[in-house]
Amino acid sequence: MPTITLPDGKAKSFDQPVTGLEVAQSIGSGLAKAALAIKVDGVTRDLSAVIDRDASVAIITAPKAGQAASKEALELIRHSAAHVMAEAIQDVIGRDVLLAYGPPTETGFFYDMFIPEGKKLSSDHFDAINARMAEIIKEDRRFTRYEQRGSEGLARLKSEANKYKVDNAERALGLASSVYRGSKPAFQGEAGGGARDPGSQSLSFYSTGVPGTNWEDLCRGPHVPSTGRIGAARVMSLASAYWHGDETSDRLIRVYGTAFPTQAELDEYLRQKEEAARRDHRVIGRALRLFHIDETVGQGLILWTPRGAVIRKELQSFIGAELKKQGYTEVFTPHIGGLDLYKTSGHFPYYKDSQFAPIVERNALDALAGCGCSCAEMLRRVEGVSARLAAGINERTGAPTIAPDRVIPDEQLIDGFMLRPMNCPHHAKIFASEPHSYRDLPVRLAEFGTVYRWEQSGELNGMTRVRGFTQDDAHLFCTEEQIPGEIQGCLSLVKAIFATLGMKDYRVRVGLRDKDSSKFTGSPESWDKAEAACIAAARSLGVTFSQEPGEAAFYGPKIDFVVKDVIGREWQLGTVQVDYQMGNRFDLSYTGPDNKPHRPVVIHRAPFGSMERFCGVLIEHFAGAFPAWLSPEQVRVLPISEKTIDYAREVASALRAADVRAGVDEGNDRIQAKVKVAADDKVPYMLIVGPRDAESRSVSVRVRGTERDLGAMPLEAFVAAIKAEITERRSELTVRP
RNA sequence: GCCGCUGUAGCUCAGUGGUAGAGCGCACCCUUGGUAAGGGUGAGGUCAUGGGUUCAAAUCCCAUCAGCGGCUCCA
Repeated sequence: MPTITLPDGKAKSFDQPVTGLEVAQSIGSGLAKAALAIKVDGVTRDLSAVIDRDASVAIITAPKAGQAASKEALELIRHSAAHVMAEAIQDVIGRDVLLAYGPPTETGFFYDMFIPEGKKLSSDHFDAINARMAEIIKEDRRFTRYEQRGSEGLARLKSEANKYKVDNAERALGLASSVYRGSKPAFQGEAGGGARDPGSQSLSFYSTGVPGTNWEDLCRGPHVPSTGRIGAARVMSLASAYWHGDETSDRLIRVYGTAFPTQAELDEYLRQKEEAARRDHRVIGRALRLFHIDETVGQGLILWTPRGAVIRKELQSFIGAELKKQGYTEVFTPHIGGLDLYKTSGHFPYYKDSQFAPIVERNALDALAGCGCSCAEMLRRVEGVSARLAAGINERTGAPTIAPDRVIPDEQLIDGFMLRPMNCPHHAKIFASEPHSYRDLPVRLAEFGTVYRWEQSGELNGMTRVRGFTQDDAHLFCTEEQIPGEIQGCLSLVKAIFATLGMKDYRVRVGLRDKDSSKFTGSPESWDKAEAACIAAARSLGVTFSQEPGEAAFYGPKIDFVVKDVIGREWQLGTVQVDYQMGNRFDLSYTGPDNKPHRPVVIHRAPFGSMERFCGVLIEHFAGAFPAWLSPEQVRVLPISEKTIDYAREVASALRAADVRAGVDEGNDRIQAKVKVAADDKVPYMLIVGPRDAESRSVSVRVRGTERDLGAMPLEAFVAAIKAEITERRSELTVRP
C-alpha cells in the first residue's frame, strides 16, 4: 500500500498500487492532463508505470503555454519523436530498413539505421517523412509498453534478422557478445537501445498504438503517453555514423531530427538555425574580406587579409597592454626547432602523427645514403609521417617494404627540424639561458607564437580548426608557492577580455587528475595543492564551473574556458595549465633562499587560445558587426556627389590624423547605393557629407543599425567622440550628434 | 583519416551528350543625385586536375585534389 512522497514534501497514501497517471489525477485534473511521465525515486518512467511501493514521485509535465519545456520533458518528447520518425521512414522507404540506435540529443534526436542494399534514403524523402510524422502525431496513438521474457524477445528479434537490435537486446540482458568499444556510456533512454538495465531477465518493447497491430520497437523507454503529445517534429539532416562508433564496423545512416511541444517552438528553433547559418564566419569572412584560404598555400592555413589583420592587431594590442600591467616580458622565437628539442620535450616521436613531417637536413640525407640506405628507403623515411611507413610497412597491403634489420628506430631516424607544435620548448630554452634566483621569479615570457599541427583533413573548418595558428601564449616560471597567485592573475586577464568583448555565455572546466591512474607525473602533494589552487581560482570567477577528474594534462591540472557561440556550439578558447614536467625535462632550475637549486613550476596560458579560432568565434559572435575599436573600417565618409569629394577627403584625413580608420566612398553612385554598400560592409559610422555639411564644417552621422542619419555635428566634435569610444574599447556604438 | 554530397567568371549560382550563361562585383561612358542598389557599354571561363567512354563530354565513368555535412580525433 504505497505512500507517495511528492516533491513539496507532502505524502499521499493509496490502498493499492497506483499508476503515475492516477497519482497525478489525485492531485488535480489539470496536472494529469499536462503529465508526460513520472520520476520515481529519481528514475524517469512512463506515466502508466505502476508504483507498488513507497516512493518519492515527481510528475514531469508539458510546459504551460508560453513557457519553455523542462529538459526532461524535451528529452521525453524527442525520444518519442525518434520512434515516430523511424516509423515514418519505414513507411516511406520500407520495413526492411534496420533500426539501430535513436537517442535524444541536446537539440533534438537522431536514429541510426541501416538502409538495405538497393534502397536509398536522401533529403528528397524529407517532405514525405515529415508529412508521415505529422500524420502519426495527429493520430495521437498511445505509446504502449509490454515486456517479453529475455529468451522470447531475443528469439523474436533474431527472427526479424536485425543484428543491431539483437546486439542491443543482448547487451541489455547482460550477455553482450559484442563489446561496446566506445568509451562513452550508452545514451540514456535511447530508442531501440538496451531495453532494460543490463542483467535484466526481460526485454521491453513499445508499440506506437496497439501491440501486434501498430509499429513496434525494442526500447527501454520511457515515453510520452501518446504521439499527440510530441507536438511538432521534423527530420533535419543525414549523416553517416558507424555502428558503436567503430569505423571498422558497419556504416549506418544517422538521421537527425528535432521535436518541440509546439509548432511555434519548432519554428523558432528553425529560425535560430537560419540565423546561425547567416553568421557563419566563413561566409562573413569572405563577404567582409577578413581572411582567405588558398589551396595552393595549403589546407587549414589562414591568410589574414588587410581587414582581418586589423582585427587581429587590435586584439593583440589589447592583450599586450594587459600583459604589460601584469609584469610580462615579451620574447620572439622562430617557428621551427631542432628535432632534439622535441625529443627532450617529448613531442617527438610521441605525438608525431599530429605534427607535420620533420624538415630533413641535407647532411642527414647524406648520412643515410652513406650507410647504404636506398633511395626508396630514404623516401619512405622522409615522407613517412605514418608510423607504419616508418616501420617499413606498406600502408595498403601491410607487407614489409624494408628488411626488418634495416629499419632505423624512430629516435635515430632523422636529423633536422620540426615545425613547432608548441611554443614552450623555445621558452624553456630562454629561461635556461641564464641563471635565476628565487628573487627573479616568476619569470613571465609572452609571445604570439605560431604553431603547426597536422589536423586530420576532415577536421579543418574555416578559422576555427586549422593547421597553423598563433597562440597568445605565455609561460610563467614560478615557485610552487606562487602558483595560486599566478593562476589568479591569468584568470583576471581572461575575465577582462571576455567582459570587454561582451562574451557572457561561458563556463569553466577544471581538469583534475584521475587519482587511480598512473599516467600523471609529479608528487600527489603537489597535485593536491595545484588542483586546490585551480578550483579556488575557478570558483572566484563567479561563473559555472565543473571539476573533471581524469581530464588533466599528464603534466598538471588545467583550467579551460568554454565559450558558447550563437549556434550553440561550444568552443574551448582560453586555457591555463600547470606543468610539473617541463622543469624536469629541460632540467630547469633557480637558486632558492637556501642557496640550493630548485625546480620551477611552469604555467602555460593562452587567454584567447588561438588568434585564428578566437577571431572566427568573434566574427560569429558579432555577426561581422564589430564594435568600433575592432572594426577594420571605423568610419566611411559618403559624399553626396563629386562636388563634396574634397570635403569628404578632408574629413577622412582629420579622422586618420586622430588614428581613426576612415575611408571615403568616391564612387559615382548615388547616396542610396553608397549607404547600402557601407551597411553591407558593417561599417560602424557613416558620415554623409553634402554641400550643407561642407558649408558648416560638420558631418551627418549615420550609426550602423539605424534607419537614417541622426543629424549633423561639428567635425571636431565627431572626431573627439569616436576617439573616446575607440580608446575605451566600448562595446556599443555611442557617438551621437 | 573514414562516409556522403559538391566543384562552371572575383562572388552567388543556372546549364543532363551537340556554339559557355545570368545576377552581383570590376572597367569605361552617361547621370551630380541628401540616406539600404539610377542607366548604358565592355572585359572576364582549359567548366577543379588527370585519365577513360563517345562521331561529339561542363554533362557519363574512374582516379586525384579541394570545399561542405557528419563520424573519429584534438598533447
